[in-house]
Amino acid sequence: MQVTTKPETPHSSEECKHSIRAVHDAMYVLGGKWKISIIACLLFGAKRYSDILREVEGISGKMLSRELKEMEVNFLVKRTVGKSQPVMVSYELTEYGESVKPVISTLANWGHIHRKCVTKNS
Amino acid sequence: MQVTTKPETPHSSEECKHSIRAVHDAMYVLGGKWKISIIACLLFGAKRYSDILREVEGISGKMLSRELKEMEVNFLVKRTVGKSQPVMVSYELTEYGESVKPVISTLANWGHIHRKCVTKNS
DNA sequence: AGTAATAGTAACATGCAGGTAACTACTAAA
DNA sequence: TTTAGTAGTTACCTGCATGTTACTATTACT
Repeated sequence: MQVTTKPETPHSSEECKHSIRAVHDAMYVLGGKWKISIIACLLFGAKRYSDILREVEGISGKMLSRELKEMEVNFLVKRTVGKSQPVMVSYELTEYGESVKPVISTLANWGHIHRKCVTKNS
Repeated sequence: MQVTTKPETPHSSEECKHSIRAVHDAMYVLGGKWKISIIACLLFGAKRYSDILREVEGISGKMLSRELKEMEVNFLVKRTVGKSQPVMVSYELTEYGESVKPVISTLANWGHIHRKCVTKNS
């Protein structure tokens, strides 16, 4: 038996682990360097491969197609191939993908505030 | 000049990049495999090193001290050394660290729903 | 004196996330 | 027929983010 200084109800510890697990689950799907940025980008509407490539600065073609494919498997994104001309593939969020929106906007909001804090103290 | 199928106002593209930048800023501070879990854990109150080690399952001692140190530098976490007995160091979120709470809970919430979706379809 | 617990640090090892560059396949325009 | 623009894929390579293990220092208990 362990005794900690601050006994802490087993209840709160369970709650804590539960919450950590949920966060972990989310990060399992949304993790990686680019997925969240891609979703953020697609929240502004359906985009083509090259559009995303241009808007998500720094991402390489390989990573973009890789992440998109993963997100398609997870039903976050839908891929549509337009009837040729010069091919045209467009990507859009599924309804499920849209459900990530609150996560993104909370995160973006915090990031925004954080940037202000940092630049203020420099 | 590029012509895209869906012309998309430059306005929305700017907005999009702006939002991506904010998300990126946030992930710069909260990124890494463990920080979000640690914060989630500390949202339930101040904890000692070994408590966190136990509650954030899978984390190694090295990573824990490393991530905690980084978060201290970023003013997300406060470290307090108790006057000995067997030493006792406790960590708690700063007010600034608490401001991440909405992010965590939105994420946890989504993770929770996601888990339900996955287990349902299996 | 020896053991255990706390909170770490240091040295070493490694896998995989991610980058780069070259290549394909299709179409259209010059 | 050569160039350019789409949307990728493939092979190769590298570094860093982590993991593992062993070690320290302090105090308390037996």
